[in-house]
Amino acid sequence: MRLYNTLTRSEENFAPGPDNTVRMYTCGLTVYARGHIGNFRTFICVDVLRRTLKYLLGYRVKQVMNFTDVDDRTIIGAKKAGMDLRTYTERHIADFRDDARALGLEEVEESPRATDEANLHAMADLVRLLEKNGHTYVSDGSIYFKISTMPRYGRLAHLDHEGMKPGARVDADTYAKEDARDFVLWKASKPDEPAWDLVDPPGRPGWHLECSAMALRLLGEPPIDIHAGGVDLIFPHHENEIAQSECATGKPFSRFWVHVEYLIVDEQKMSKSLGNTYTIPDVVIRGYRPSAVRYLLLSAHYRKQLNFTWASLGQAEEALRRLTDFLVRLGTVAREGASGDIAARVGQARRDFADAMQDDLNTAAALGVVFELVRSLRSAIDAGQLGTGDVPGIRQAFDEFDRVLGVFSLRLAEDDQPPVPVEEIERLIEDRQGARRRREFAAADRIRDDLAARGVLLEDGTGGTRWKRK
RNA sequence: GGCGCCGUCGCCAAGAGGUAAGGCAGAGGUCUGCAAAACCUCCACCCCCGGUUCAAAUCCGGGCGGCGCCUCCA
Repeated sequence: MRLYNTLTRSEENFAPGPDNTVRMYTCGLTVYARGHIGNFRTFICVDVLRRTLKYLLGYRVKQVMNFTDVDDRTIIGAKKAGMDLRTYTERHIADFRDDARALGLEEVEESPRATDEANLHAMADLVRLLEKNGHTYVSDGSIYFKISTMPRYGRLAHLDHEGMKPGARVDADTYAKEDARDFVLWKASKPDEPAWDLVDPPGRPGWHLECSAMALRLLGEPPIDIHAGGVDLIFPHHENEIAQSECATGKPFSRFWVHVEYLIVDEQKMSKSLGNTYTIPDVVIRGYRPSAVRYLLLSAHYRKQLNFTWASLGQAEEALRRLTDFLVRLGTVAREGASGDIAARVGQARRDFADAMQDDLNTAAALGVVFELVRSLRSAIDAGQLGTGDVPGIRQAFDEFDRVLGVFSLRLAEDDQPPVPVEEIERLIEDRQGARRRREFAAADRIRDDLAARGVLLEDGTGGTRWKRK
């Protein structure tokens, strides 16, 4: 497939190594708060990349997505909550897992935490290797990486430090560093902060260190195939990961760097200070479904900023409803027979879909292909040109689309949980049918309106009345 | 100051030299007890100005506008 590589700033052909396994690392959530939909944009896009590699291209995938469970924010949060760090972050990890499930994220092979014993040891080993190779120095009890020992530093971010504006933000503890560009590998802990004495002097891991250590420990010999995350991680995080990993191992760290653009809200960057971060529970409280969030996030290309508005989420909700209505309708096809013409249309759509996905994950175009196929097939149903013999092939195609997009089955699963008990809905449909037979339309309409007010819609078709979740 | 992205219908969004996919919303029609759903029909010379070309939304130059990064960030 064609995949954009931030390292070369161009699309390249992607294929895994000879064992046909894609080894992929994704920078996950810092678990000091519930993840917001901006975080999940990245995770959903990476999930779709993973699914494309697995299901469309037939590669095996070994993906690691970490939890950053030790940093300033988690330490402060735990202190405020009066909990120990591990217990505090545990809670946010559980929330993340709930949200991930609601959004249809596939479980990844490994989801390590930075403070897992094995990972701390891997980090300590990495620091020792860097010390041995002469890339470090100690200042004020912290161990720093010395940028000047790595001539190739800055290759990913294309940053020219000569041109840095003097007014640009600079780390508060610059004074402790020999050079403002240096970054901390192992941070001196304050007295009431967690510390590990795995390296000398004791302290806690710097943010960048954990990802290098976990990627190398869990994915094996570098280079790994893909390293992914949000665009905001290009610098400094990924640049620093490269520095640590390559100076420690002497080998390239990752062949591909994949970065997902920002989700912005009402034309502004999402941030806690602007109060415009939304979580999955926020979305549900407003009456929208997680499946619509997933759909919306896939409706634009992952390398373009996506402006989130409640209006666009509503549009996503409607679009997705149309698609899944079709899948339900397929089950009502009664005419016998099959048509070669239908099979040809389905086959063409499958090829177009696969082409779009392999073109640097063009989900927007892929969704366009699906919609065109749906309209064409529905038209055929209305015209009496589609028979039961066509249905399995159509279902197979939509299963294939959905294995990659992961959004139809998510929506259908939500539909299976109506806000009114199914037995009650069915009883009310019976009552309404009786009223209709007696031509008591006012009574019939009242039943329909009441159910609609409770979130259940009724539709009268030739095969009887069907209900669906609003 | 440096690096980079973007501007396509009321809204969302593909397309990246060959004459504008798709979705939402809207208008008219078919179907329906009425609806809903669905189908049919309609709904864009692509921010502006130059240039290259037989041909430009697509390439080049210059504007205008929006956004991101330059050590908290998905």
